[in-house]
Parts: sequence; C-alpha cells; structure tokens
Amino acid sequence: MPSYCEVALPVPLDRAFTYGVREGQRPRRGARVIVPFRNEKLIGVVTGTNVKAPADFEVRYLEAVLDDEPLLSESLLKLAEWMAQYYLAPQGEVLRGMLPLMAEVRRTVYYRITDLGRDVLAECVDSQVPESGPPPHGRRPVRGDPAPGAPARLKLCPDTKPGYSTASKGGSKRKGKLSAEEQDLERRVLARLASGEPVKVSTLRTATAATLPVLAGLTRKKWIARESAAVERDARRMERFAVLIPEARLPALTQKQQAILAELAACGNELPLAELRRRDMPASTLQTLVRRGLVRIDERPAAFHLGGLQSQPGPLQLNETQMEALASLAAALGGFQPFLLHGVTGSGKTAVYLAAMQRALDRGLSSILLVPEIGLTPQTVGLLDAAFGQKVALLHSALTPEERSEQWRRIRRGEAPIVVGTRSAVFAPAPHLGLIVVDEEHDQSYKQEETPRYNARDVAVMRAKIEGAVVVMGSATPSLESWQNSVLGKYQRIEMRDRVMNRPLPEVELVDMRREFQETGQDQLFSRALVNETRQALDRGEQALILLNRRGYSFAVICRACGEKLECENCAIALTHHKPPASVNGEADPGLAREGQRLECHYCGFRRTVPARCPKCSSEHLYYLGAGSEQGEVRLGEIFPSARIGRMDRDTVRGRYDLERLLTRLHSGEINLLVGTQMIAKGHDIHGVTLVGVVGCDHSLSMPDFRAAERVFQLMTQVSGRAGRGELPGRVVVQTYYPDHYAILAASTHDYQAFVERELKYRRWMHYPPFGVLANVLVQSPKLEEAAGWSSILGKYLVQSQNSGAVRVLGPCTAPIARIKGVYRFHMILKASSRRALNAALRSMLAQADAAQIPRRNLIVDVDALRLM
DNA sequence: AGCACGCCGACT
DNA sequence: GTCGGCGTGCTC
Repeated sequence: MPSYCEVALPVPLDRAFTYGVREGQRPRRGARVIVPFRNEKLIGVVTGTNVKAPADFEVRYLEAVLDDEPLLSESLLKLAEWMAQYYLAPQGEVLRGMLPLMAEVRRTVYYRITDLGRDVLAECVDSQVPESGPPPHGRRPVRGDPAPGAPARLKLCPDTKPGYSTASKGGSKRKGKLSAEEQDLERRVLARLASGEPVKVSTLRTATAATLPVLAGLTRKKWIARESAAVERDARRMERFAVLIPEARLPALTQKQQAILAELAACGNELPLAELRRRDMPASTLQTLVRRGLVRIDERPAAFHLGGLQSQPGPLQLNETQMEALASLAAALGGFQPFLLHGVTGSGKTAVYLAAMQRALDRGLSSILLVPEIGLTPQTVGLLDAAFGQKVALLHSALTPEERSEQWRRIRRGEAPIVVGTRSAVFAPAPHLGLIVVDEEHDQSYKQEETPRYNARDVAVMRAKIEGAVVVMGSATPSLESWQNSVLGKYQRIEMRDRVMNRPLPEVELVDMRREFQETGQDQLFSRALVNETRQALDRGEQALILLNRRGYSFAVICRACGEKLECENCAIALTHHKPPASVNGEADPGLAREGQRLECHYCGFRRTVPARCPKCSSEHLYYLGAGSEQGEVRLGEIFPSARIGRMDRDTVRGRYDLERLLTRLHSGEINLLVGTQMIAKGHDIHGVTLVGVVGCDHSLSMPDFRAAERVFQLMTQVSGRAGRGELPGRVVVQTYYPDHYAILAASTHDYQAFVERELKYRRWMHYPPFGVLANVLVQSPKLEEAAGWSSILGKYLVQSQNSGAVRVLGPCTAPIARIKGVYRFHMILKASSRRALNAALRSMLAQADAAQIPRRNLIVDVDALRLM
C-alpha cells in the first residue's frame, strides 16, 4: 500500500507537491527531503503526510528523507503557514527563508554521454589525428565504447552528422558557428565522458577546459545529458590542527621547519592551522614536516567562540525604573504577552533585556534578541558574552553558510538558549521559547525587501502568540503602529523616561539654514554654530559625530546650460558623484584623485567616469549639487586640519570587520570626529561623544511619503541620543530648512508624545496606518507598455471588484522610481480598513493577474510596505 | 524561477 | 536547408 506526502519546494509557486513514499522512508511533517523536480533534485520540507493518491498525474518518489525527527517544530510550521497567507508568499519560499538548508546539502551537477553522443564520437574515431589529445585519465573501456584506447586521439568530423554542419572548412569566423577551438572542446568533452559514467561538472571542466556554454550546446544537441544529485553532508565546521609527533627523531631541519616545531612545542604541542598561518608559518613547510612524520594534521569540530569587544563582566546594576520594567516582563513569562518598552535614548533598555533573558533562562526558557542589521555591534556581542558566555548563539547575515548552520544546530539542540540576531533570527528553532525582544522595533531593517516581504517585528509577535511567549518591542521612538497598539491596550506599555545615572538628555540647538544663508551670504555645508561647537568639543578633548545622511560626494550633477540631470542608463535615478577623499588620508595625488572620481547609481551599481562636458549640450558648466558624507569628510578636514576624522557609511563599512574596526578606533579615541550616514545613529554607546551635528536629514520632508515625518523624527532622536552618554553632558546642533516642522521641533525637545499625537491625527485623517492597513502592488516589465497596461488592468479590476468600498486604490501610476535596472515600474497603493478585506482583495487580484496571463514575477505584492518606491 | 519545446527570421 | 532567436507553458 503506497503512501504519499506533500512537500513544499523553494519555487515561486503557490502550491505544494505530492510525492510517493518508498518502503522504509518515514517522512514526518517538518522534515527535509530531497525530491526529483523536473530534471533536478531539490530540497523541500514535508508539510503533510498520508495524503491521498493523486488521480490526475503520475507521482515521483522521494529521493531521500534527511531528518528522522522534524527539523521544524509544529510552531514554526504554523508560523510559516501564517506568513504565506498574510504576505501572499509561496510557502516553499517562506520555509526556505526559515531554514539554513543550503550548507547542509551539496547539490552536484553531472554530465553523461548519450547514445547519440556516442554515435557522433564513433563516427569521428577514424578521422585525422589532431595535434593534441585530451587527458585520458581515469577512463576505462565500457560496453558500447566504439574503439578502446582510441578516443584519446579523436577528432570530430565536420559534416559527418546531420545537425552538425559547420563552416569551419572555410575557416568562417561568423559568430554562432563553432570555431575550431569549440569543436575541439566538444570532442574533448565527449571523449572524457566516453566511459559512460557520469562526471561531475567541475571535474569535467578541469579535465577539458570546457566552458558552461559549450556544455549547454552539447546538451541542446542531445550528445550529452545533464543530471543532478543532492546528498547530505556534514556541515559542522571543522578546524584543522597541526600536532607535534613527540617520539619522532629529529633529522636535519631548515630554519623555517625548526621555527614551526618550536612554535608547536611552546603551545602545548598543537595549534590550529589558521593560527599558524596568522604567525606567518608557511603552509608548504608544514607539509614537508607532515611528510617527514614529525607533525600530523588532525581535524576536529571547531569550537565556538564569540568575538566582540570584551566588556566588563559583573552583575547588572538596574535602577528603580529598570527594576520595575523587569518585574513586569518577568511576571508575564510563561504566556503570550506583548510589551512596548518606550525608553528614551540612554535609559538602559539593553540592561532590562539582558535581565529579562536571564529570568527566562532561570525558568528553563530560551530567548531571542532581535537587533537591527547594523545594531549587532561587537559591543552588544561583548555584553552578551559576558552575561551568558557559551549559551549564546549568534545569527546574522555575515555568517558563512557553515557557520549559520552550526549556530542553527546549537539552538535546535538546546545548547544555546540565548539567541541574538538580525531579522531572520526570528525563526531560530529555540526550544521552550519564552521571550522575544525586538530592539529598536521601529527600525526599517526588520522589513525584508524581497519575497517573502515580512516584517520581523510583526512575525515576532505572531511567533510569540503561537509559542505562548512574551514579546518585548523596545524603542525610544516607537513606530506609529506599535504605539497605537499600546494605546489600544493590545500591547502593554512600559515607560522609561529618564537616562541612567540621571544623565540629562542633550540640549538641542536648531539652526535655520535659510537664515544662515541670508546672514553669511554663502552656501556653506556647515553652519557657524556647528563649526564653533565642534571646535570647542575637539579642543576639550571630546568626540563629535556628524550625521550627513547621504552617501557619496555630491548627490546629483546637473548642467547649468541646458538643465540636464545626469541619470543612470538603466534607472530613472540621478547618478551620485563619488570622489574618494584620498587627500584626507594624507596621500593626496591630484591625478589619482581625479581618476578615483566616478558617477554611480545606488540602485543598480552602474558606474561611469565624470564627464568634462554635458552629454546633451556639451556645455562645460556642470554643477555638482548637494553634499554627501564623502564631501563632509573633506570639508571637515579643511576646517579642522588636526582632527582625527573617520567616515562611516556603506562605502567604508563593506566587509565583515569594517564596522568593528571603525568602532574600536572610535572607542579608543583614535577617531575624534566621525561623519557618516544614518549608520552612525544606530545604537552605538560611545562615552566620549558630547556633540552631535545633524547636517542633512530633513530633505525627505519634501518627498511624497507619508512616513517621511516619522523617519526624520526617529533619525534625529536616535542620532541625538548618541550625545552625552558618558560622564559629560551632550549637545546637539541640528541644521534644517524646516525649523518649524513638527517632527523637527518635537525631536529637538525630545518630545515623542507631542510628535506622536500630531502624526496620529494626520494619519487618521488620511486613513494611513495605523488607521487601516496598506499594501503596495508593483507591476514591472522591461517593456513600458506591458508595465503600464498590466497595472491598468489590475487597477481597473480592483476598483470594479471593490464596490463595498472596503479597499481603496491609489493609482496605478508610475512608481516614484519609474525605472530600475532597465525595468519599468508602475504601482498602486491599496488602503483598507480591515486586514481581512486587504488580504481578500490582493488574493483576488492575483487570481485576476493569472487569468490575464500576467506573469507572477512581474508583480510584487508588498503587504505593510514601508517604502513606497 | 528555470528549463524544455516550438515557431519564425536570417543566412549558407 | 539549418541555426538559433526567444515567446509559451509546466513543474508532483
């Protein structure tokens, strides 16, 4: 009696697939399986067992069951189902995002010769002898092998086979026809495969130097066939050690060899290879020692250790407010309860989180701490290390697949009941989950900007509900959504109004840049007030941060003569002028500096050199508009030549350790003036900083984005919060063109209450979140007519089908960025009073799109969109 | 999403 | 006549 099961696969299709179960296979719900799908093998997750036999198609069978026990708990499967339906995402893709499967299964592509290929090969055997044959290594004669031994000297004969016409007789160079070299490659591939055994694509390519297009061509001609296999592998990270073999007698040794032996002897007779490499011990010398039997190489599972700045261990000292907050959280442990922890910057929210996690731990419950992308600083890691040591697991985007898999397993096994990580850590398979903390819950990086477009903060609440856990959303500037939930009593609100040690919030000075221009008569990047304050802070030996929330040197180049704005070739976006300020590092070379200049598109990566003349009218009068962080760095260098300036933006923080290095230099005081984009606003606790300058963060107030005020308020408050976290009080100078805007005014007086009341009024008026829900539907195509036509069809359909008025449609119209990477974009915004109505409308819209033959990949449905671009 | 199948234009 | 361009449709 055969049985069948349902498998979710990582393909963008909304349904699961039915597979037959073979004798001895026990696929349980939540286990991973390898299945044949088309002509390849995929890893999927079992979502249903003992389903009935399908009637209308022939089933294929599970290739392998990878887990005896379900890898995903029932709770996580339930969460995945909820996400798939809430975000209208295929379940297989949701599950793929949950599981670090990739490192654990090795997928290999093989090629095998076909009968047709064999015929071609055979017919060529007797023809002329080429100048060099392929390496015939490892081949054995097998049945059907036309001429044993001969293939090493094969050459494919042109025109001997129908379908293999070639112009090579006349040496044609026409593209599309196979050149002599390509034919030679094909011949070598066939010869290499002649034994009939499948050969790995990598092996085949090294043996024959065949390129992937050559293999694809052979596949198309059906001379060879592609197959794929997937096998599980041990993804534990291994560490290799060099171990001294003590009883070995010492022959004559070179100096380098002696050095390695001495090094090993000094360190307890063994060292990890990585450590030897760090000490400049050549690997080749080590190999010699191994050959001579003096050293052996051992491989063991790598030990796990957290990196990060060391922080002072010791019991957490909580003040009264913190104790009260902790008491509320601790009392709720053991059941579902969402909290909004609203605490001003520097009020010590982190200490409360850690204490609450400790309480959970005491009760045998595990915790997850979610932090924004950039918030996972060495400092945070150091704190956790000091408090929980080996019990901590770390999950973030910079981990290699192996590391991620290792962390995931530690959590799954219950070895690491304290999980810290970015967005996707909300899926950590922590057993007995008792607490989820979402630090800086307002942060945009919790929103995934690709399918499934989830917001980890909202997923955290749903997960806590499913698991019966406490969820704490903490922020100095809560999102309007979370705030409103606390007003409605859905979230229990905890207020922390004061900074620790009664430190004052920094005083904020607003500089009206319109008046500054009138008074000085020049358009300076930095106001007189900011320059003064900075000078004073630096003179006192303190540190200053300056926020200039734009990358690059200038953010647009326009032609003074014709008004042309230099745009990206692929996107409807102004190119950003980059001019890496080599001069600041003291290596000024005018020639080099000009060479380093470029125009760059921040959406597609397109780059071009800086033109001397306008490409449209050839005028020489190109005007560089606006200043970014690079220019900030240069200007500051001119004003404060003796300052030790650093820059923090996506261009200087690229690699895995860049942020750590920069922060270390800041903590040590090696940098005393830091300029950067919003990256500098996020969570850093640097005690020497007494001055924060805000040079550009309000330009978005003029943009048609209903969240602009909220974002400006959050950014200003967060960056101001970096000042005065140590002994000395802080000061903030904000340069603005909107000194009367309520977001700016409220931020300057640290008055969240004032801001939120004003903003809520406006949102209610406009039916924007949190009053009602919203989704953004983007229709895209490289063809303008398609994008326009499809969006029009869907827009009309939505308007017609929504006669109840529960869902309102804005648009369709061209998206704010009308073209990205050569793809035209139209969008519409759906506003609904209820979640149910929105979901139903989107669902029927997708069905309509299907009926109208609009390819699904040309539609992006973004539920609870944050960016309406 | 891939990837095979199939119809049509360009060129020997 | 042949090749290969890419529109069309399916995946248990």
